[in-house]
Amino acid sequence: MRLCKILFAGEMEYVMAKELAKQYDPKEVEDRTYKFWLDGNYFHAVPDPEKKPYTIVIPPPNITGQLHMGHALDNTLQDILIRFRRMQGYDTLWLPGTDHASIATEAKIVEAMAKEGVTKDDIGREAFLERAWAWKEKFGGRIIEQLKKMGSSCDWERERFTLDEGCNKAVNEVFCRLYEKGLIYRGERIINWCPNCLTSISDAEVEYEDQAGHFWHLRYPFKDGSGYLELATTRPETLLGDTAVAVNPNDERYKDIIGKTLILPIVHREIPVVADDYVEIDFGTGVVKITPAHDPNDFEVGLRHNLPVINVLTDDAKITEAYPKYAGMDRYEARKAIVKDLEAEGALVKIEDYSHNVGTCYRCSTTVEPRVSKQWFVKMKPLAGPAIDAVKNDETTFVPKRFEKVYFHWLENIRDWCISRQLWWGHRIPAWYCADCGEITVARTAPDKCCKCGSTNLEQDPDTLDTWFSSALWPFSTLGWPDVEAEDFKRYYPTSTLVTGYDIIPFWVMRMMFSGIEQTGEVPFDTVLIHGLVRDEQGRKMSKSLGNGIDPLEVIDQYGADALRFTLANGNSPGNDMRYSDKKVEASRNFANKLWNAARFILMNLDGTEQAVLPEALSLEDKWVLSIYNDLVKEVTDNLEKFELGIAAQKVYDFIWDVFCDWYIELAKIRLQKGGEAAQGAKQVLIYVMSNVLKLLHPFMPFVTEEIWQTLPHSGESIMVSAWPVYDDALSFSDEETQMEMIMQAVRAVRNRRAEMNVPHSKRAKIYISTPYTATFELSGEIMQKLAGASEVEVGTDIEVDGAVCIVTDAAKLYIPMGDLVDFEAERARLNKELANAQKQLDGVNAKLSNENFTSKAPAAVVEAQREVARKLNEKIAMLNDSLAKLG
RNA sequence: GGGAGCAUAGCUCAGCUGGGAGAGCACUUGCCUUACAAGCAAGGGGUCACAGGUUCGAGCCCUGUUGUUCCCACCA
Repeated sequence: MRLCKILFAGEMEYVMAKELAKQYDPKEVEDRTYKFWLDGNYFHAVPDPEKKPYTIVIPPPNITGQLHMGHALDNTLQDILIRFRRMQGYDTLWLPGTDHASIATEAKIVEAMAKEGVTKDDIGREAFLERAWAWKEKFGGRIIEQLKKMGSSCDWERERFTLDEGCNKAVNEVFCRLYEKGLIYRGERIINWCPNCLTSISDAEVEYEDQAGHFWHLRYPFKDGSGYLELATTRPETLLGDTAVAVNPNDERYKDIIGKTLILPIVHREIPVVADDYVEIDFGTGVVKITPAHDPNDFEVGLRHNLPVINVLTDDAKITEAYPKYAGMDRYEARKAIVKDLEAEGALVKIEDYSHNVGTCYRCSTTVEPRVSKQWFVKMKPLAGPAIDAVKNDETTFVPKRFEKVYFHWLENIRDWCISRQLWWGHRIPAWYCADCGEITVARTAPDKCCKCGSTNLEQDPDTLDTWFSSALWPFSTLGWPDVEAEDFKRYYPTSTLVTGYDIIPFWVMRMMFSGIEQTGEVPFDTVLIHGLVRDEQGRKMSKSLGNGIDPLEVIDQYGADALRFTLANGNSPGNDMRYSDKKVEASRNFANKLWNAARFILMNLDGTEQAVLPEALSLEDKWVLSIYNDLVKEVTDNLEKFELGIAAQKVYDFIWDVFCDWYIELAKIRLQKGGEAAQGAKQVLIYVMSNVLKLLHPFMPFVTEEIWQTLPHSGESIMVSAWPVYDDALSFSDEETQMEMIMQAVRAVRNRRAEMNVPHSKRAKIYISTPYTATFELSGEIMQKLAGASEVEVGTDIEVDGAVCIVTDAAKLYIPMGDLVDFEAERARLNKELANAQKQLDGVNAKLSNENFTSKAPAAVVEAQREVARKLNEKIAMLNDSLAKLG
């Protein structure tokens, strides 16, 4: 059910709002509203030199599946920032897109093909890529639909894909530039190999996990028959590739055997004993077998000692043909067989249990195999330096700041980046090999001949690039780069804010930083807003294997997109993880409903002639609510500018519920029931405050705010392109705030007493108010009647009423004559308790005030505030004593 | 081994330049008071992990301790 728009003069259709549903129905509103925004083209950025640009590029979701809660959080935060800045008058661009996610997508497709009984090799590269593009169409499209369901105000005309033509052009350009500068090279190195995905992966893509394993103690005999050397290994099968045994040069035990020759068990190959600092004297036997082909440290040792590299494993981690006895066995089968043979040969000393960290593939969790292989690398040291400096110099700032440490740590300890992947789905490496002379030609577009010998017999490198290579260029490849004259690039680069999770800093943020600086000479963004993970109700990470993931679309279906968005933004502080729970979304849903009903109430009282302007004469409560609203504008704006989105959301929530609904609307009813001019004033203030506070809430809850805003008197097409409210000195009424607070305190005190005495709401009683602030309380009559159950109110400076309930506030003494209900003993006890309480407080304040250190060193305003508290407490104590005396 | 986060009401969490201890949910009591029971009013409930320190004043700053989570590195 939608709120019916009130049509203005001359238009006939007017539907009483009170006939409308009591509950807000997001389903009826959201799709219609999103379409309205699209039709209005409000998301589309048109470069406007009159405005300052504000740009966000979306962290492109992988096309592997669908959006999860993490995406929902990430995109909610981005949309809040974008909508806020758009309303503030910035030329805003939120550029959307998706990521081809090379290894992850390829794995999914291979998996799907396996179900059909087809392999990559069966269908070939071209047919495989056809399938991949079809996949992209299907799942990429689905992700875009999900982003729209969230209410994301992305510029869809600028949607991009990390594997589209423009991105490919940028990738080739960057590859060539780095190659020409000597920062990309091809070399034989030890890399992490996934035997399941059959590709190399970078260091960042390896996840370590603790696994229970064993320590096999072995003994290698000396060639000269002078005994054995004992060592231990966790991977006996790699023994086939041992080319040395190492000890520490300072190890007294082994000084004499350095340079001697050992016979490798089983294989019976001669290998030397070498000395290397890498060996820890105190660990194990202080002897390490060296397998350069299958361990990164051993590889380094091998380089230092010129050891041969013997690869004993195939691509899929089986023993090679070079060892017929074990050939074709996988790593673990071979391990068993070799251990058995070692035992038979008398080379096995003992087996110990041992738990150690094992590297696994971050996509398929297969244990990775360190492996020597010819790959392409980016030389990182020269690129890392400027990226570190840029953050040290605050050219780019992280929010919260502490994540800069993570960033520095990665860059300072960085090793060369292995960028080639033995995959088909991705950017093909722009390198061609000459079949005649072997020269490599690296070029932006396919060359017709070898750059060295001129031969046309060229073949392109079959490999593709790490998916993050293209992601690293995203902030500028999407804006037209390498054409530096492209309008979007000139206008929107560098971008303003990057919003992403802390888990992605090493993969992406860091690489965008050094790529942006290297390629464009500028940092790619001003601020990096880091958020945490969305966990499940028990605080566990949401994951497929646990089956505890929650689909944002289902939540939206049940509670509405606004409720989900508000939940994710409210009370969430940057960088901290949060737990998802239905209860929280329900509370947000209730908030949307509260707002809806406040709107229904206002509409119910309008006749279509009202203007969205403030009346000339403002009542006490008008000034009070406007003054608080005005402060709210300042604070919320300030919070949003400082990326304190959770605090901003909380403040708007509190204002709407506690100030506007619970008090102002109730107070406005007094005048609305009177009708006439008084009612008119109330209506205008209701409209004014409501429509402006809707704007403050709009970035968080775009749908319901638009729906309501449209029904209220307004100018402009849509709340999302209306002007963000600004603080206005003319709306600051501190005296009225103080006066209202006095009255509200009295109302609460009366309600409290009535509740304690179980006085039903319908039972009314006269209230006598004795107070020095008569002018203020003269204004409170109708309020006390409406909100405190007063039949009538009498105000004076020195009223005394016998046989009545007495209530003392900071500003007044109130008497309610309800003789039959009053228990004088209880009254006395209660007053004494309050007196003791007030006295205790006063003692505390006085102690402070008599401390000269406090009065001389604390700021004057703080001291003055304490004096004011003391004064009020003194007044209250006097009134309480007075009342007690009266009770006798 | 190095680094970081967290520890505040029964639960989930805010509290960002040091001066009031807070919210939602849950709980108790009373209300269908004609915008909203997805609601209204009132209420109970906390040694802000522990120990020191700085300060007139500490949930907040400093040091240490304990518990917990995470990241990185890694000894074969």
